[in-house]
Amino acid sequence: MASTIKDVAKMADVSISTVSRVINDSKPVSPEARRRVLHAIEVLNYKPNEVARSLVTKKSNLIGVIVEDIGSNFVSQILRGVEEVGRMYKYDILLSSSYGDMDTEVKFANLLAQKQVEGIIVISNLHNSKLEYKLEESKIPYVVISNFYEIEKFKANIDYEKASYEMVKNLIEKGHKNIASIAVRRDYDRTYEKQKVSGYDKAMTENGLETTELFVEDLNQESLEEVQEEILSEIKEKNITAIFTTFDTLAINVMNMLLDNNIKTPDDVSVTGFGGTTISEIYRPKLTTVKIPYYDIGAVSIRKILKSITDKETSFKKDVTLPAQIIECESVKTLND
Amino acid sequence: MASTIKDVAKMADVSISTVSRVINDSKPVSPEARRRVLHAIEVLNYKPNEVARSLVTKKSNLIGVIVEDIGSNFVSQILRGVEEVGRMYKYDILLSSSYGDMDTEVKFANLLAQKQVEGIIVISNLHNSKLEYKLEESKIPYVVISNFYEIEKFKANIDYEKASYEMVKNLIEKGHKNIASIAVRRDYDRTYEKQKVSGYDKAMTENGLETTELFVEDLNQESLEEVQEEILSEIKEKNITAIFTTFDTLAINVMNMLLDNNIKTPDDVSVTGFGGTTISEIYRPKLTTVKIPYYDIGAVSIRKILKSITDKETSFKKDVTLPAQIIECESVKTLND
DNA sequence: CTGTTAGCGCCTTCAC
DNA sequence: GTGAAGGCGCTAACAG
Repeated sequence: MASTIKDVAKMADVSISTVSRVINDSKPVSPEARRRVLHAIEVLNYKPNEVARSLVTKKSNLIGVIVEDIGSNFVSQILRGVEEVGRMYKYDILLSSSYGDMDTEVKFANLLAQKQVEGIIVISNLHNSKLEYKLEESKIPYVVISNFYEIEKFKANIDYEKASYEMVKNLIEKGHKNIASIAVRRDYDRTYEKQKVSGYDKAMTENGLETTELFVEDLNQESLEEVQEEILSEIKEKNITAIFTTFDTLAINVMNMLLDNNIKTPDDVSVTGFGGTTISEIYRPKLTTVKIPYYDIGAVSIRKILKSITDKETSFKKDVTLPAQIIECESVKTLND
Repeated sequence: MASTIKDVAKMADVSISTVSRVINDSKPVSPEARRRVLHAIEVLNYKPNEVARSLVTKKSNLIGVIVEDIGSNFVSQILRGVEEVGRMYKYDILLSSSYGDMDTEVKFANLLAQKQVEGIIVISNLHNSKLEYKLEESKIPYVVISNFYEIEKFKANIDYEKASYEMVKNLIEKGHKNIASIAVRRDYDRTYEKQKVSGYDKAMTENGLETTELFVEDLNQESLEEVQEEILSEIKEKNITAIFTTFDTLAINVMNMLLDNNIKTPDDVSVTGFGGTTISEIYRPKLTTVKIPYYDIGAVSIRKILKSITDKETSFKKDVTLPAQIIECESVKTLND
């Protein structure tokens, strides 16, 4: 059994109050008593029990995180930010992964509340209204990070339209005229996809260029295969020289598909991604992409929560727009016509 | 303020013991009393405070996980296993990331102990003996998952030598004769690298083939660049047709390097990886690799810990050898000579 | 079946 | 500067 404050008190021949005082440095203690206490702590290898402490102070120093899947790269990048900043303020991360199940998410929210977490961060694209309701009801400060802009009460994200606009403008400046976009159709109107395509549109029309908006139903490979023929024929017909895609993985899948059809990137067709996830750096050709500052999104989110905890006013919402960076790599060719 | 067991008791007009009994279903309660309690719980939206519960039961239902970096793919795969199995037994994950700092790891071990975690899983290649000492001293069941076989008190891993042997045999059966291996030199003698190369050796000598053992100092790209010339000249001189590498990322880097030197995979040289991480599926050509069952490693590790918790006997160690699977993909060519 | 009592380990008044 | 006492929210004997 680990030693308790009582053991220390006994050994140092003082009361437990005094021990508590030296541990927390809360009130003056005579040098002599402090010395004895410190010595006893050392000898007994005493470590205050955080559970007991939490019970009385009502501070768990825990932030609950509910993710859809720990596995995805961007999630771990966000987690990094959350973890590192949380750590700075002595907060620990209680992690739970829902694997895409809404009821599980709600269950976790309850569980986390019971564990007395002081804040909750949700990283999920499930658009779970029941979860939101629960969270709202629980009075625990929370932040949702997703692809759905409407679900994000507090927004710590980039300006998707602007970033897309810049990216497409960049392509145009490199001499591309016939540029297609490929976005995800699923929940298009409620996700940032809309903004991305809107940025593409803006850049194209602003330069008097014709838009070619293509869509895949979902982000997986099968969805791409479904529209493969359409994409290929559009490329031929309109003599497309560059494709603006709305996700890194989509870009990679597109490049793979093109390659399977003997169309090389960037020699034949340039391709851009969106996200700046690890894969964009490893794949060859290295992907020209928009780097979303996931770490910062996580960092800002937990900062917001910590602020809510100290200020006790969840209501005050002040969105944060993070800067996005365009990473120019090998997947885009400069046309010299 | 959230309602407590007292509030429920008052409202249901019973003692708190009775409330506790219905919550925990620990002892018989009259239907009438139960009904009233349940009703009060419903109305007050009462949720038992897990912190208070932990304090008295001495069960935190927490497993601490210390990782070197949440970001890496294999870590999240292991985490999946840990999380999902832990969840089945009502355990939550307390996550902390050390970002490669040994002292931080030790600090975390202390912190987790104070938070009364019932077990600790370390996923790190730091080979931190101070941490091990701390862990051993803490009497908390723990498991270390790393590339160092000597550090893994309890081993839940694949048979690296066998897997490598199979992979190289596979190459030989496909007609390759001049096969080189590229492994990581750093800490070679203490890591599984040794077993991997040993498996390669065995398969080669068994078939009367000459071995070509090449090394990079570390897993990063720079280390590869340092020995780039050596590798290239070996390929030419010995007419190497296949390369057995000991990590997926190493394989990818090698393929990229070869490509930069106009050597195509698999047409000119076949390349195999090791790990079966996500990247192996996304990269083109898709990587032929050894799939390490990371999820299972995580699952088995936490099972081991849970067992130690219930059985109270950490001493009994029984290693688990997981099956590895060879994933045959596009990066290997069958020679028809 | 049910209420009373005694803690779990710690912090925090409140007197001295 | 220090100790005694009360209590955080809950569980677990122990009587009844």
